[in-house]
Amino acid sequence: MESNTKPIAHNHISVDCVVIGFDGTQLQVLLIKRNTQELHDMKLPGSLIYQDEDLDEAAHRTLDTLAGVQIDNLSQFKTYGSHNRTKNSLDTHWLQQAWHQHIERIVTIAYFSTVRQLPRISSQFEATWVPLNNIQELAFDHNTIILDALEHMRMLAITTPSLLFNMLPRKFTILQLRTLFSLVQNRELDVRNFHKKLKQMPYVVSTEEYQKSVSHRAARYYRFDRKIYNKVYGVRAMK
Amino acid sequence: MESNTKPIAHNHISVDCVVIGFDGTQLQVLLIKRNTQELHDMKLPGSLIYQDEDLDEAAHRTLDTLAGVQIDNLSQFKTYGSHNRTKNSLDTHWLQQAWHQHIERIVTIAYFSTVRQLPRISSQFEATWVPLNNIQELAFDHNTIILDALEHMRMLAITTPSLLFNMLPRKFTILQLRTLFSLVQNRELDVRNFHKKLKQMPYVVSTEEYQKSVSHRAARYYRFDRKIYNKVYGVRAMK
DNA sequence: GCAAAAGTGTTGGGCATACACCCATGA
DNA sequence: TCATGGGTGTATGCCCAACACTTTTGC
Repeated sequence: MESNTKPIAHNHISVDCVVIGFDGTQLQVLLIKRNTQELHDMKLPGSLIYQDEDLDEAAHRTLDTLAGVQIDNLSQFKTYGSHNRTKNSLDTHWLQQAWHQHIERIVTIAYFSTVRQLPRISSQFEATWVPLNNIQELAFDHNTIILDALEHMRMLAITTPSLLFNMLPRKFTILQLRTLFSLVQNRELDVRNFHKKLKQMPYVVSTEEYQKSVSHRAARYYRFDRKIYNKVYGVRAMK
Repeated sequence: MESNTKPIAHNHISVDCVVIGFDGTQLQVLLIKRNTQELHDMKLPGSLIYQDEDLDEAAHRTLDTLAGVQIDNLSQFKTYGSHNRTKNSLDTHWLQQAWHQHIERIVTIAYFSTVRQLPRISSQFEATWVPLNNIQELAFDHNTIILDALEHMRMLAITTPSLLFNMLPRKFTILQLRTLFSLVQNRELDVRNFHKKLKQMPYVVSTEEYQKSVSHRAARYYRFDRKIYNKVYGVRAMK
């Protein structure tokens, strides 16, 4: 039986959200500016959880209140609970200011989501998009969390390709699609082989629209057909 | 900035461990008997975490103190934090008895590990091995956690095949190996194709030993060569 | 005309699948 | 002699990777 005498930890629990968007050229991540007298850096959107709030709810609330974005495909991917992840004195000081209480360890459940393109963030928020290859040192262990999230994304893209199509505009060119695949898989993709692969995706359908006013041959626009996709992948992957 | 006025949750944090072993025929999971006046069921080995204890440490401690097993490849795979996962009155009553305090929500980080064969559990513990296809209704949401763990195991076996070899005796027959693969992948495997696949695994090396006193042609014993494996898979997968 | 991206087929190798028969051993 | 599992080869289709040239458009 699990009785014991050692002090049980009454730790705080938070959620942190890694939201990734694609601007047509690069992947970008949503970050929050942390501006105090001592601090001028950034962090992932996150929050302690409230009583009687489920983890998923907390993650949604966090993104809504810190950046004004509503997300429908948030899912947790890893939990960080090392008791020295909140040992940096700048971080602990900031925590006290923000939450008006002394906070020791925080166990945080990291959430991941993608968004279509880069939703505009109202200037009332301290949130901003930052290109992935342009991220400075972040608060806590948030750099690590982002790296883990990208690895998670690679896996997710294999099992659930719709993830990637949901990051593109409704009408997209094959170059955009290939750039996105290439970024996520982190490797070069052969142009012709990519076209072949597309032909095997019945849910990528061509439109009759073409680019306009580009200084080269205009590319055809394609779209993602969710109905066909769901038939192919079954109901299990409705997102 | 993330200040707020709502009540912050001071929830409890626990770890629960899904440990899977292979007896040569079936997969089995390590469970703890829960015997009180009202309760005669089982649960996963788990514990609230102590102050200044890392999550991974807590998981190791839990298995050590509840079952006397030391594990070297424990890793978290999912966190469960719904605030009604501890709403069953039998469960809450049991929690009070075990921990001598009123405990509301518990956020639990679920850990997964495999072990070689089925380590014997000393009778001083309330722990026991239970075949996977023989599991009754467990405490809390532990049935769900086990199902998720098995799915996790399937994935892990793809990226890290050593996982499976570390579940077998040092010397094993191909039938044992195939049975294990088949259980984990949850499908039938063709005998001849399986032999072919083995030939492509340089780290499975044949010995000159054969079964004895079996009422059929004696099978050759094979062993797993970790050095060769590490050369093939690189240093990243030393487990 | 030139820069820049669009678009288009063929080939070879590797990997997974399907499938059937003889061998060795103990009871 | 029978029951039980051990052990072996071939043929097919699919997927992936490698690889180069012509087309369209704006400047």
